[in-house]
Amino acid sequence: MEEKIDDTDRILLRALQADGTQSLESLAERAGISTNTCWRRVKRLEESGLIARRVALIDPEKLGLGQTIFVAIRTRDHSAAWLKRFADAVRTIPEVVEFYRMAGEVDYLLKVQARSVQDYDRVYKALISRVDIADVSATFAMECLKNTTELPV
Amino acid sequence: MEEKIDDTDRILLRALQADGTQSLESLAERAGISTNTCWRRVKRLEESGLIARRVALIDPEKLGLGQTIFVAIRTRDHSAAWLKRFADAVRTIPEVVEFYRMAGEVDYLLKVQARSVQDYDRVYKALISRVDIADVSATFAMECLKNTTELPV
DNA sequence: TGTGAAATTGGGGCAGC
DNA sequence: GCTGCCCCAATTTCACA
Repeated sequence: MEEKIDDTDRILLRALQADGTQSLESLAERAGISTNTCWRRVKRLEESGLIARRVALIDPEKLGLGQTIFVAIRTRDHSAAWLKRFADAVRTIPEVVEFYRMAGEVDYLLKVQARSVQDYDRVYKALISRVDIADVSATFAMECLKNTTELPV
Repeated sequence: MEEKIDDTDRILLRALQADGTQSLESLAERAGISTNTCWRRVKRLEESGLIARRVALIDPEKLGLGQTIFVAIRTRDHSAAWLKRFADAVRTIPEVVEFYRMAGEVDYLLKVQARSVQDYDRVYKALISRVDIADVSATFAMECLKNTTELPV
């Protein structure tokens, strides 16, 4: 369900995904509208769900979770029941920050944030202990070159 | 560079990455400290960079960027100069939201948000027009089962 | 849409443990 | 050092024109 948004909304969205702490006043100024109109627009964007949430982003390095791992999973069982069990199990592992069902060779792709390569073993065990998987293969990131939550609007 | 954080900081971090709009008062109440102490702690977390930023998260679906693509890139050239050119070029493509140098078979992994499978072609062309790459292979996500910015603290 | 008033929040001084 | 209390200014929220 896409919403109809105009150029002013785009300005607001761009500004807010770059910095969510800006005051309504400075936002309004950027967009060339009054504070009040700005408030109403932002509220509408929030209510429509276009702005999904306002959050603080934590630096994974500084938290000691600097190791990013991509985990490719293959499965034999493709039933709906298995998928549900599997999805629920994986979703509850907090180190799994992204989780997709894929087209092609790999059935599922996970992005995991762990303390280290060794620490990933803990997450791996949590994974295979919860559900029966055919094939798991992990690839480790050596360096993060870009990681943004800003979408092109 | 990991910072030393205590249980109170953990409470604040958990709360703020779940919802960055909470007032200092409600935060303080959660953490069992005074508003002012809370303000000082949050400020410290921001200054140390542990809280990297406060942002609005936009729903990619509602923006019409619902197609997630993972792009695996192999290269022949592994020189530092080539890497710099390559990294700078890729970073400036706004549809590329994540970008890692990897260990193993694949040299680089990109996560791209596009309008559709067809629309990815536009990003692909932008990619290969900017820099010489040995091998590019894209995998398309069919379904997003989890995507969070919340790290386990 | 805009004006303006009411309520909430942020920022900081100061004293005490 | 870190914490709590209180005050003032800024901001947000919402009435009504």
